[in-house]
Amino acid sequence: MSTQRGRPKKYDPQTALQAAGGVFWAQGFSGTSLDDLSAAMGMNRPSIYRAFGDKEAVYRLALAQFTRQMEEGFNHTVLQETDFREGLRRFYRAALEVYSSGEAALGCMVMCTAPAASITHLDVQSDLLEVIEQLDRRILKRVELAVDQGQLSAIVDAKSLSKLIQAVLHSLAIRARAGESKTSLRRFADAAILTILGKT
Amino acid sequence: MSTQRGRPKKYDPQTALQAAGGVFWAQGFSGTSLDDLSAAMGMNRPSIYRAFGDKEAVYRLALAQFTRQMEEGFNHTVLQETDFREGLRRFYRAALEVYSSGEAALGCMVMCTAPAASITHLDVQSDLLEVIEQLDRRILKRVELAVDQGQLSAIVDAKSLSKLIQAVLHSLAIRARAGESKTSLRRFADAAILTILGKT
DNA sequence: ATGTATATATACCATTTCGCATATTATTTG
DNA sequence: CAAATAATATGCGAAATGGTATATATACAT
Repeated sequence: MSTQRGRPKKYDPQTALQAAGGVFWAQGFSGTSLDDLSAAMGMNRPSIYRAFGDKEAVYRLALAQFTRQMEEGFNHTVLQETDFREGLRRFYRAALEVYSSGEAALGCMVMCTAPAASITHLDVQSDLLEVIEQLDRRILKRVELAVDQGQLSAIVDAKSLSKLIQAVLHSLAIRARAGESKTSLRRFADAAILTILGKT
Repeated sequence: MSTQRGRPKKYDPQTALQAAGGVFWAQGFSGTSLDDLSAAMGMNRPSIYRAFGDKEAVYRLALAQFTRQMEEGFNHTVLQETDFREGLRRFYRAALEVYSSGEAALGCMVMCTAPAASITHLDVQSDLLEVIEQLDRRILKRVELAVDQGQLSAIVDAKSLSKLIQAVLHSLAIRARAGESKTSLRRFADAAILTILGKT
């Protein structure tokens, strides 16, 4: 409750993390130096250390922030739309806007940078797995609802179907980062929905 | 034609590259130092430089070698099997053996390490895109053959279907690296084929 | 054997990198 | 106003990094 003591922070934690995330997103974990972070965050190294911990801690916090934003996108599309197909279509579109925005298309921060670091930094691997499984669970829930509502017919296996839906996202992420055009990716996403969920 | 002059190489280029690839595969491009390479390849840095060029050149050569091996796997499964579904199933299995072999599952060297480096090293981005598009083309060819032979019915769009087939591979690669079990991934792969290509 | 070609081995260099120890500044509390 | 608190700023230092210059070793050709 006490009003803040001592010298006031010059930075906003959220914005600083966002800036750090931007660098990590483009350069990956080990491709990014503390100096890079310092410049982007507008904080000098000791301040970063005090505020967030070491390089790996900053990276993981930035990952979490990115994930949170993507989850919001999921809520605003898949979960809000009554028709599952249409909600999914909007979700893929929204993801593509993130993946292919700005100058260079960076793809998904998690899928395109975390795997490279995940073998030598096991905490990052845990984060990566958790993100994937969490999304599996959330998609599955919505798939099961769609089945109950008769929106999906004759499903092989709801769990595998959910993973397949996420697989498209993985591919969009990588392909965006590889340089495929947004229009090409949109076409792919739309067609994938048709093939996966049937044409009805 | 002349027999080799000068001091003979102590290393075999193929094996040396394979060793380099192993390190890059686990640690990624920027996570790997020249000293790491030197130790793994059994060559000191100047020799590496003379033989293959700088760090990026070594990485790209290792990528190419890895890609070649995966392409052979594709030939021995998808292309050799008369039934497309069965060939695809065998291909996914073979890929999983690569992705999840050894102590730690490393996933696909291309999909799990190249994206991280692709923004700052544009040649790597080109390699990545080329690998993806090349596989798209090869799958597409086989899909079209299957359609001609009546093995596939009522396809939305052969190109998108091919991309979807590769999407499953991308996801397997990432999920393996994230730590998902081989059996879980096998189950997913099998179910994905059913969903994508129909149950007939 | 001698010179030429090719490879390896040693040592070095400039820079970067991470992390921290030590000031210094700003704000609140007593 | 002084003490306490909490942040920023400066600068140091050991190690790692990418790359190269120089020296040495090993083979073939004549």
